[in-house]
Amino acid sequence: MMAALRLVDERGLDRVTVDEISEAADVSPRTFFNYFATKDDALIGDPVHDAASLRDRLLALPGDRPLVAALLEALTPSIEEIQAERDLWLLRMRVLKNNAQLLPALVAHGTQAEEDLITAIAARTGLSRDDLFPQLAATLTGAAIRTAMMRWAGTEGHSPLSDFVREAFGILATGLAEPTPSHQKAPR
Amino acid sequence: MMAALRLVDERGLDRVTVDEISEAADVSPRTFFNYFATKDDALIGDPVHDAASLRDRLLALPGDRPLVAALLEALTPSIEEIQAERDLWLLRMRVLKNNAQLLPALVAHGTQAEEDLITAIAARTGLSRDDLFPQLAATLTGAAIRTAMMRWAGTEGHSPLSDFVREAFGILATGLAEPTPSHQKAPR
DNA sequence: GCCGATCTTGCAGGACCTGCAAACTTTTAT
DNA sequence: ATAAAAGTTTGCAGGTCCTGCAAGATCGGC
Repeated sequence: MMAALRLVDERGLDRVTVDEISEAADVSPRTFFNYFATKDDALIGDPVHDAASLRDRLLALPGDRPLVAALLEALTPSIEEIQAERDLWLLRMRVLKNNAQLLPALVAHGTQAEEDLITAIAARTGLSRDDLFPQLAATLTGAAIRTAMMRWAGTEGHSPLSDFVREAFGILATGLAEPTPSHQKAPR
Repeated sequence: MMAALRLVDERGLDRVTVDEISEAADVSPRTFFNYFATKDDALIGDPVHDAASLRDRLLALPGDRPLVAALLEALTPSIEEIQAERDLWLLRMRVLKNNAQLLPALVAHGTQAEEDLITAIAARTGLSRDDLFPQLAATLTGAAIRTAMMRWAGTEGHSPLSDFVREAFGILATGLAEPTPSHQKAPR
């Protein structure tokens, strides 16, 4: 809800009530809660749509591709979608950064998406859903994306989001090896 | 607050009110909120204490040790502390698993700890706090720990938590390379 | 026993969120 | 065109969470 984002951006999360948001959006407060389960949800958007399609895309890719490469490729459409709504997302990220109380809600939504990811990764790797690897991989992927988006937003979207995601996945792929300050990848 | 955990374990988070918890703990509801900022906080505990000391321990370790090894070593006391209060933590994790609504709150607290971690990792690696690596490394570390604890709790604490953490950090160190089902490390 | 500091409590009240049923709008069928 | 059906929006009542404030209780030292 655009109205909500703008209000909260201006005044901060706890200086804005649901009543005010509703009024700005020309609906009753009761209708607000028909659309959003919580006040926070109005600011975070709807990642569920992304979650399912991400899973499908990942499963559609040839199985011999390295996992990280496959993840990156499966993510591309979602990333482009975000890039296409750049201003909305920059606003959203700014609101998130300025209202740390929202972070939990953001993670909650991400967790939903990660559940699907676990299944997909398990299928790809032939491991069980209960194994460590799929669970950890999904969690780390989510964490990497979140970090990338935070950094992207920090630059006001000057360079494309995909660059940040690619960089993060690079580290993810090679492991937390110590980078040199000029951080070339995996000198060997 | 032990009373809170037990009640919520029995009935579920939204079948227990703050009033009931307060009564079980023999304090007034108002006093409850003097101790815990929110109802959720009473269930999650106080990770802040851990956060600062983790940072200190990490900085005290010799700088030439690989990052992941250093992290693991710095974490050991915290892990032992959890292991020592095994029953409390297993109860807590069970409550978390059965009340997914709490997961966000858990992560929020972790985020606080991760802030400190970013600084420590940046100092260790000689990178800036604003670089990708420290931010990502801290986030991934948090995610790995959380995943390890979830899995540990899933086994009813049968094997020690440190095993799970070590395993997760192993993957973290070598990167998300595809493991074989018997997951030897990085066959090359 | 008195005094200051800390801890606990009650009260009033705002904000979030829900279930329910009434009003309204839109679509479909006749 | 009318009526029925289906879907949306709304108001209302009410429960719960959480906060600020000021009054009371408790505890320590002197």
